[in-house]
Amino acid sequence: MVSRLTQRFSAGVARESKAVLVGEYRRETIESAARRVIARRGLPAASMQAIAAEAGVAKGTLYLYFRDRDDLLEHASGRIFDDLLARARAVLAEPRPLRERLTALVRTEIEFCDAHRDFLRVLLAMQDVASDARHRRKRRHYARYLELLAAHFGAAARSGETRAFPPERLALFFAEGTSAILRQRLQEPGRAVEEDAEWIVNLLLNGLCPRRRS
Amino acid sequence: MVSRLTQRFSAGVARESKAVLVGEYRRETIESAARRVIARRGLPAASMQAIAAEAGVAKGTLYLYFRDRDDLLEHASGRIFDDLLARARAVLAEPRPLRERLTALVRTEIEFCDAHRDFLRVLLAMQDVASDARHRRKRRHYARYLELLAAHFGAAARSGETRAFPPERLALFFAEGTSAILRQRLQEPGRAVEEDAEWIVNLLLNGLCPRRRS
Amino acid sequence: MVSRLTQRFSAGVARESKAVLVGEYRRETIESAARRVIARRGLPAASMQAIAAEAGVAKGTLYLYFRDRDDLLEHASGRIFDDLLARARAVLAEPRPLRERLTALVRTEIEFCDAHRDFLRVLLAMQDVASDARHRRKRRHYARYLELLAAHFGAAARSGETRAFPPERLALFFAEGTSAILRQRLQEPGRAVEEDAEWIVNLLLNGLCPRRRS
Amino acid sequence: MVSRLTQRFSAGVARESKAVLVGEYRRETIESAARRVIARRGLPAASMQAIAAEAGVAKGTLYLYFRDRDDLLEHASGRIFDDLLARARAVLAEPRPLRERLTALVRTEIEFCDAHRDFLRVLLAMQDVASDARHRRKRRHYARYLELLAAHFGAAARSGETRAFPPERLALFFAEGTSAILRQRLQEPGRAVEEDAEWIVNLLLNGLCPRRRS
DNA sequence: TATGAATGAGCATTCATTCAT
DNA sequence: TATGAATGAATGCTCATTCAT
Repeated sequence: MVSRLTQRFSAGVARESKAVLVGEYRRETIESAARRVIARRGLPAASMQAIAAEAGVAKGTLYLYFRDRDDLLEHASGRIFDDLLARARAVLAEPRPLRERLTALVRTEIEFCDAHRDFLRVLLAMQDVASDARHRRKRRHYARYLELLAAHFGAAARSGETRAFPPERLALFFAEGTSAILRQRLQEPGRAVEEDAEWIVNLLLNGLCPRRRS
Repeated sequence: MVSRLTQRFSAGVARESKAVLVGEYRRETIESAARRVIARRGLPAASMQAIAAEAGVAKGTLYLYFRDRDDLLEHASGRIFDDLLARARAVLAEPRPLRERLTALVRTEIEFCDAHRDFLRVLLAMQDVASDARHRRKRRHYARYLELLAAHFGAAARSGETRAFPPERLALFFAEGTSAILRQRLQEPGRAVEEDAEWIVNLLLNGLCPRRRS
Repeated sequence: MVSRLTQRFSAGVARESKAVLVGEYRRETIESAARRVIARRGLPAASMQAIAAEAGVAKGTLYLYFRDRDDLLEHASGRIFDDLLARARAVLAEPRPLRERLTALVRTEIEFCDAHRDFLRVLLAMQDVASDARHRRKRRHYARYLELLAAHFGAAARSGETRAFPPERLALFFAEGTSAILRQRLQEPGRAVEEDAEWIVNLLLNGLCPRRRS
Repeated sequence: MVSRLTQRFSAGVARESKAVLVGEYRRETIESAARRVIARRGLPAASMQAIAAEAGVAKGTLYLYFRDRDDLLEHASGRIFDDLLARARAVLAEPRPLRERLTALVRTEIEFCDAHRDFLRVLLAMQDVASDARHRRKRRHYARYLELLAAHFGAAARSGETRAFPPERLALFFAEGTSAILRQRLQEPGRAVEEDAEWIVNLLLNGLCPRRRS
């Protein structure tokens, strides 16, 4: 009896976790299909039909894994954003001088976006609807990234590493400026990573003006 | 007889110019309604129906003043963009030190955008990078603004006023960073113009790092 | 006093009849414009706007002379149809053998339609909506033409000139068959009138079969 | 195991062919609804909305079975036309005297059209000669029918069965004349088939004139 | 769980008609 | 009388979403 129960239980667990895994896999498949479609045809043309076809499932199936189109699109960008956020956090946490940390950050961003060109387009496409009240949710991911940057800049200023600037605004300015450059890179593939990373950080740290004496 | 003819002529001219004026006024009304709708709901949700309702006219009326949706949306952003471009050009042409010119530029932008909150959102929405060839036109306005900036930065570098950076990228970085700050201001009205204009230019010219000795 | 009254009266009459004439002229202008537009672009594309433009008047003016689009289009075809009907009546009334009368009739039709190619297209276009219950009126003109033919065929049969066939049906068969040939002529301009007129009447009178002996 | 596989396979096939059948049925339903609407209100008034309502389905459903309005309307007439064309071809191919072949042809047409009253009106509506290039397709079906007739008349003349007339024109004359009679029958249901078939062929073969001596 | 046929609200656009001038 | 700006119902078509299977 025991063994039977155990068997059943184990089987149940195994089946359940297998189901969960399969479910996870399906979600992933669909999200990635959505990203490819958005990247290829733009957000407005990313119809549920097109995503379903790209994912190789039926239209109705999408609704088994996502509440609605918004939900699907948010997850399609959100998951990959989480990844970027984790990397940024790791890079900024390293005990190195600010210049090196920032350079590493920009380099990480650039490499990440070069690797996930799709993703960048998704992000871009997302800005479209950002001001729509119904889609405010979508900003969450980006907001978390900005908070990370702001905290970092705030700490750097307090520690005397940098002069004081309003940290949230500085973070925003930096993030958007950099993001624009990343977007630009989409148009001209093959550009060296270092080149962009260096001048951005150089500009940010030392500014346009030539140093008077040093 | 003469007076009669004159009267008639004048009346004709007056009537015609009145009609033109009314037409201009309607266009303006509709464009501004379009900007409000775009600002509130985002570009994709800016349907002709919604714009007509916002403008207080019938749907069909929109087509008396604009060829189609694209035409309307482009004019909704274009007209006001031309204005901003003209101001920017004027400010940058003044024979003053770079710092003052840039500060004036940012101040102009800020004031302009504070005055046309809608516009800023339109701007944002317009950055839509759908690879869709039909909408390439939309980028024209912004591109012209970037060219102006790039030319200015290039000249400043050649004249030794600043260190050398890739001018187009620098222009993009600066424009997008600033634009983000402007957008931010939408959320917190009543913030002083000077404050933002100053730290942005200060950051741009001198960077984050404290001056070693000077 | 008398003279004054007379003057006024005369003036009134003159003015009124002038007004009527001007009105008639306007109607004619508009109808003919409508025919040109229909001929050029087809019935569905014959918008009130297009007709007004072709006639050189404002859209609203059309409604001063015609109740609505249907009314205008009916008159546009009706008036010219009346003309054809009168000619047909005259030709058939002549005291000549049936063969000559029919040949003359077909020749008249052909010449008329060659001269008013526009008209033929109008007629054609009109058939489009003929079965629509709301437009039954439009058939009136054609019906009168068919009645004329049927009466003629009936009389010819009674007088022994021809064998007996159901006259209304015969009229219809003949009219539609001929009309189709007329339509065909639109596609190949320059074809001789006599050629078609002759074989049609020959076919009608003697049929396909070779005469046994005569 | 075998039986299971077989069962599954059969079930799969059955399901698929059932789906195809249901699809065919829907197409048929929609096409027939379209014919009824065209018959009742005319081609221009046959809106997708009206057809959907008549078919008892939603507007969008129409687009699951037909590419667009043109496609639907063409199929609505085309399919049934193909059927008529096949019958006509069969009748004319039989080795019988011309008179019998033609009588059979007219009888076939009459019976067919009595059975598909809607169709006749569709036919009528389809003659729409809008010079619009997009609709040239619509004439294809009718043109094929005319070609069949013309070929037949040409052969009959060459073999000496009939006198010589321009075959294409003769075909057109005959087809349109007959079609008009068929149309007429719509107004007076219950009329005997033979009656019409006979006088038409009689007229066509022997003409109006009484035989001089025979 | 997966399907995809069906739905119907929504979109951009056109155009017959009205009416203040 | 003549105008033409304004209207809004109607059109062809799309697509997110539902639901019977």
